[in-house]
Amino acid sequence: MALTEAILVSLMGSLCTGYDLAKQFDGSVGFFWKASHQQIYHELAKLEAQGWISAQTIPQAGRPDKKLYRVTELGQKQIVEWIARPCEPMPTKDELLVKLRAGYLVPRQVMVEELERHRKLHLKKLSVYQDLEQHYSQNIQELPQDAKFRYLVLRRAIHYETDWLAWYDEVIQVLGSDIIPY
Amino acid sequence: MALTEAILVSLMGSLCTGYDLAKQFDGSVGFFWKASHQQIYHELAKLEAQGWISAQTIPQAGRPDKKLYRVTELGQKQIVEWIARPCEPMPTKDELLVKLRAGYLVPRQVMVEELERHRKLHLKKLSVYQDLEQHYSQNIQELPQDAKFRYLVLRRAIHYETDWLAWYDEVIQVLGSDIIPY
DNA sequence: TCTGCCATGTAAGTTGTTACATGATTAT
DNA sequence: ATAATCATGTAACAACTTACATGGCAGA
Repeated sequence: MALTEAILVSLMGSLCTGYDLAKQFDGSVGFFWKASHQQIYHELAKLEAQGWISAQTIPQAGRPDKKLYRVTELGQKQIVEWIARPCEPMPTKDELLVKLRAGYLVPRQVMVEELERHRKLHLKKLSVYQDLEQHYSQNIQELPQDAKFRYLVLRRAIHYETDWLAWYDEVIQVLGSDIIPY
Repeated sequence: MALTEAILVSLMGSLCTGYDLAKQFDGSVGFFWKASHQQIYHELAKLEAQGWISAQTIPQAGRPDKKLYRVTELGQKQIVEWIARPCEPMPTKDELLVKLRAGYLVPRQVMVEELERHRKLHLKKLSVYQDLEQHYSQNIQELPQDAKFRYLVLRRAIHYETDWLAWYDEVIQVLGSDIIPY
């Protein structure tokens, strides 16, 4: 399971709580792996039991004690081995495309409006990613190694959203210039 | 759950078995929704119990009886309502990108080789999709409605694979032209 | 002879989702 | 006042994966 590894990778070189990780998974990490806080807490407990991460408990008043996690040497060894093992491309699942496949069953306008709504959501995500991109230097080769790899992942996010937008334009144009309105 | 709808959409206007559907999900339908044969048989049983599809059993010798399914009027009504209901973009999950994020932990060559292997897999898929594209007429507006929508989904598949390839080239170039070999 | 195609499923286990639960502090 | 942030979890359910099970027939 890659949630294990996604957590380990996010935790590498930093000291954070389940709550912090949940926020990361909801933000920039979320581009390549999504997880709810329940899943994350569950996985952190398992990882600690296995000794791949260790926790330091910070007592707090009025709210649950904070648990600061870090990757152990064993955890680091496991993640390096995992990266070196080949993997297969992930299967695609897309509800909107299932709908589009049978788009002839609903009035043309219904489908086009849903496509336009999604187009706007992708546009929003793209602008978030482009803002993040600006924090990197012009010359990628000058970046520290870890930042360089984070940048390449961000480039994937930008490619992905940009490509969705190009497709939306194509589809909306085809459906819009159609004579038959249903 | 969209597996229900993916099956219904694939079954629309055709008469087929779970086995046929499994093959479709392994082929062209698989671009936008993946499902194993176990999942499909399970879902078909549920859909039949709900009355969204109906089966006609064809007795066979030496192998299990064949069950030919078709969408009922109720099923068709449900699918039309489902298409008209808005949905959210699907979350991305990508193991290779999790690995790349921590790519600085392994020798540069290991990461580049894995990227190149994946690049080839995407190239292969693209060529399959491009072959399918050739079966459609030059003028999209002349296509029957159902074929037009299938074509637009296929265009998404082509966009998707083409965009991955562009990104791979970018990434491999960045990692290849690096002075630091680790 | 062995692989692949046809055709259906069961069972066990893992992963992921949704709902529930607590409760102080800080910002609008 | 009300919502958001911080901070952790449990429990029930739904979805998905992996392994197992049967067995004939066609083609390399």
